[in-house]
Amino acid sequence: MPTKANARQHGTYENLRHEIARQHPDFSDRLRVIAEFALEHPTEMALGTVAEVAQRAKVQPSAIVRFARALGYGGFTELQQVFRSRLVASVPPSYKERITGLRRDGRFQDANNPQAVLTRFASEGMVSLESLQDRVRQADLVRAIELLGAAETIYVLGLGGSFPVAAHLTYVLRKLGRRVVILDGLGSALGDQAASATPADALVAISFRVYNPDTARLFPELVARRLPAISITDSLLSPIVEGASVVFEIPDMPEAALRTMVAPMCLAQTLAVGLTLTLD
Amino acid sequence: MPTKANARQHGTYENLRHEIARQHPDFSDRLRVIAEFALEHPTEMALGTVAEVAQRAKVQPSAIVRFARALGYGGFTELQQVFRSRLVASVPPSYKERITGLRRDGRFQDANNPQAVLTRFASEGMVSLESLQDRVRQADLVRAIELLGAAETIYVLGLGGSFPVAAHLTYVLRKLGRRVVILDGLGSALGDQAASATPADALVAISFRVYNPDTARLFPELVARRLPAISITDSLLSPIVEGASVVFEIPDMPEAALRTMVAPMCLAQTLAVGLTLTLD
DNA sequence: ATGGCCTTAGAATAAACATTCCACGAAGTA
DNA sequence: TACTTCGTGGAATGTTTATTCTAAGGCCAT
Repeated sequence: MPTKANARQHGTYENLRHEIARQHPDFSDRLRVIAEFALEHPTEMALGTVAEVAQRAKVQPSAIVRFARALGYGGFTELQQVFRSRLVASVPPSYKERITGLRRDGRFQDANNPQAVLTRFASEGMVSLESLQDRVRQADLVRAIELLGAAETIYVLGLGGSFPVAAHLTYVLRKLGRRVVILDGLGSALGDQAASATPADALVAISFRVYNPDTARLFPELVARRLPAISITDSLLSPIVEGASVVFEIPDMPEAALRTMVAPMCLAQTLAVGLTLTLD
Repeated sequence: MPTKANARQHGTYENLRHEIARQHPDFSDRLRVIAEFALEHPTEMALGTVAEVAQRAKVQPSAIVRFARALGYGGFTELQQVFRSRLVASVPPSYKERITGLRRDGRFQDANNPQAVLTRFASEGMVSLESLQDRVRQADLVRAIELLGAAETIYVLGLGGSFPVAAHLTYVLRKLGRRVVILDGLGSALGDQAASATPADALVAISFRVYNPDTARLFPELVARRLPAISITDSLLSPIVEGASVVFEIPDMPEAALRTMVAPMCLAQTLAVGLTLTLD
């Protein structure tokens, strides 16, 4: 009779692995076969149906269900959830683990504590920087820098919540000796500010949901005038994607409390600095 | 074009993403809703049942199936396979190792490679966020939030390189319903913009070396008029320290290639959000 | 040997599921 | 206004899927 230690906490994949390993010697023949299969093919356990898993493990479907019950689960479906959690944990890089880690530490606990808020934003910022490194492709970076390098004047378009990024990019580019026009809509002269842009120039557009209407309006006009465009946005459905020469997609973190601008800021700065380095 | 044209091969997740984005404008209402949901929640698309996905996307199950067919698949099940492939593709992340690995080996040094620049800035940003969590004292946060909460109008002063931080803070505070005046010196009217500030208001000043002369000039004037001041700066010797009610000191990293604004941005956002939380 | 007990295979069953169908309604056209 | 087309919601449908049940097989102690 296999010991049923119910003190075990269901849920985490690692716990399940150890539990399977622990009970393994006590299992019956079939159950042991399944236990080994489960540890070696966690992905198939996560995605397959009972029949598929049974076939791959060369046992009967009913044996799979018995296996799940022997581990204390109500059935295969419940067990499968644990294997699926492993998949979802690994895909959006590590932020989930990191944040749940913080949550476990207690540092995250009450949102009414200002320090907890700081910890949260800082953590989200770090994670977004981390994923930025993963997502941005070298080729896009090179292409964007080429466009900027060839431009006589660089136009920067970022309104609403994205304006700080535009301001930062403008500041750095000017410090580095570039000719830059920031399209800030001052005096409601947004269109006029960009009136003299030509295909010999370049545009950097920054926009995140909710997309600023003026940005959405001006961007297509500018690309229609054959202005090469570099877009920094959060989705391929954003209004500044179509017609852009290079698109940097920086998706929002699912559970971000409030959009953090750190990743776009960092990318903007990279473009500016990379520009001067490659021209040396 | 950001990526290669629509060579339409089913199977890979990235292709599917672009295909969805491409067809998005032509879709009907419901289909567009689903398209957006699919791009934003690929994990749920991979693991959920039709009914679950439909509920989360707030559409009918039949609409989900129609969506799959519109993309050329036989049904939801076929489409789901593609989303599942994304899950299995990303196996073991282990980021911390990878990043420290990057740092250790030479790829960090070669500054002429744009991707190296990105890696460098992102890493510096992460480090600065980490140290921000350590340095900022709970008491200072609480005090600063109290001051902001008591203020009738919040004045934000950040010029030159610090302007993006000021802009971001202003944006978030206004979104949260605060009355905010940003002292941006537009039309060289810096002094006039702050003329009506009273002790019932509050000032947030942001300045980093090299300190903007206008900031250095205006700040003492305002504190002399008994305006409570919160300073975000990099040194206790900065011109916005003396007379401030709360000082957040965020020292520059010794070898930062170029100042990264991520830590100040993060702190500013914390102040704004913390303000609303404590008032609930 | 043989009776008791546990395990197993496979069919039976019930639940969950994806998919289809149809009627309704809105938007466009003559 | 009347007619057509297309999009949509919701129930009906038929299929897939997990689970349960039962009879039979193997093992061991007596």
